[in-house]
Amino acid sequence: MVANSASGDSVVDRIVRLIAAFPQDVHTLQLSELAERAGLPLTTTHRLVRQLAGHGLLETGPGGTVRPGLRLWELVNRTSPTLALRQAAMPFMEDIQQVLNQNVNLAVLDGWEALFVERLSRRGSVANRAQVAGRMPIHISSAGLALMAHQDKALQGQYLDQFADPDGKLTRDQARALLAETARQGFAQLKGIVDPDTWGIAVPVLNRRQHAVASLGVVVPLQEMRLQALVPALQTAARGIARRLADS
Amino acid sequence: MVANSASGDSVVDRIVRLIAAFPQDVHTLQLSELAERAGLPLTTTHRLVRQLAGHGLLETGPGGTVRPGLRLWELVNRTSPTLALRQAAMPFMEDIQQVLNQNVNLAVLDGWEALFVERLSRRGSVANRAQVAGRMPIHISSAGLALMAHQDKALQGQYLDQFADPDGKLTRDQARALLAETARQGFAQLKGIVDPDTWGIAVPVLNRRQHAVASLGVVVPLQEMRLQALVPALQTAARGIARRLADS
DNA sequence: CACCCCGTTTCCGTTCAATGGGACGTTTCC
DNA sequence: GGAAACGTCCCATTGAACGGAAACGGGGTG
Repeated sequence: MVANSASGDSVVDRIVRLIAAFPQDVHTLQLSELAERAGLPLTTTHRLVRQLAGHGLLETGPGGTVRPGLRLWELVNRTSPTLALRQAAMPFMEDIQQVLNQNVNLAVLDGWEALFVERLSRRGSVANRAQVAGRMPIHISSAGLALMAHQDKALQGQYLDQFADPDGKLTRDQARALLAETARQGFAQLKGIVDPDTWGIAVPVLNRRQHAVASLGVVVPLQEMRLQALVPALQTAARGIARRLADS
Repeated sequence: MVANSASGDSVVDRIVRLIAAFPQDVHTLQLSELAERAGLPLTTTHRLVRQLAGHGLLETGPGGTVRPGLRLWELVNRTSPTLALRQAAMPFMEDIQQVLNQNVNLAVLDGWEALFVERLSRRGSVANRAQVAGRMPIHISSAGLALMAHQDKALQGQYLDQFADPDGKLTRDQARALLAETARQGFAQLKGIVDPDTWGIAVPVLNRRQHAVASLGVVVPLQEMRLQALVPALQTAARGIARRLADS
């Protein structure tokens, strides 16, 4: 009846809602469930899914099951802005991981969160909350701190202005102090914040203008003893990554 | 004038054309160039880009520059069908890479091509044509052969029926024989085909029904001497990956 | 400085592709 | 065997998408 888009959203909006409706851990969704999650009428969902599946962006299985398609992954990953970063960082991340035998992660800043681009984890290493393509708020991740501490003053100002303590744990002034301390030291550390038994340490990957384009971090157990050597190792690797980025 | 879609393609088609228009190596495109590549009128391109940028799927810079957005990468990579595979395979790939100090790659079958999901390369290792999110035809990649040699007979039949020699190098019967040989041996090898100086070797990652869900491969120089040990090492790793996939 | 050129952005009347309620076929569960 | 849930198809309605035209802006040239 209501012709084009009763609810005032465009086709683009709907498509985005559709692919965003997939939760991170689930690989397959029922059509009706997808419709509900995306907040779209079943019929509309059905039509859009069929169209998207025609391009391989989604794949449909028997019984109305839907899952993200390989072609979508391909299209996005071959042109992604993170690809060059990942390529440059990978060898260094592996080196770090070999030496420490613990989790290594690579993140970029997006909005007021750290977006994790890559993670190397090892059997036997401590738990790591950072998932690939996962996010963490700036102030409860060492990656986030390392990233924000090396940004424009203007951006930091905007961030602190809108800063609202999620659990009331941190006041705005404490947040500001934490950033300043991180910038002064040249690395970020969070002891037992993300996870009570782990210690997160991250350093910025700086560009020519000394702004962080990424962060390189590790998650180690609280009793890790090699802290003195750890930060220099990370910083060396971060400089290596920066150099490779500048070359390309 | 011509209202909705003069050329008979839907909005979905256009969006796909838009994100597919980005070449793999270029990160930023001019709006007009994007329009031309996508085969869309400039005005339409502009409107769609603005909408997509509103969701963060694309990002616009000053002067009408457009690049893929972080949010797109995030959405796709957190739900991608390859994520579980990648997570399961990564540790084994690193092991192989450490031991051989050469390129390691992971691929899946999509259509009549091998789609490379992950690649670990090392400074000093030989050239490797396989890019992450890149494709290679089945018969000129060891990964492709390993994948197709362990599929349903029906699928293999369809593949061989439509098989057309790209350069006339390979007849259909030769292609069939190559697949059979690969299946018999349990691994695929191509000597100097992809690149005159390199040797590609790949083994299938098999599921419970003995079908290949992925392939694990290496690219080594022609003079590599450890071939005897190489295939068993790959096969062991492939079994390890299969076990981890089955567990989750 | 005035001019031009080329790409981006906005405007707006036309129109057809997108829409979604309804109905039907199929499977699953009680 | 009946009912509930789900996927699929149909189709009249209509406003969102379309794109030509024109305005805007900025960078280079005579």
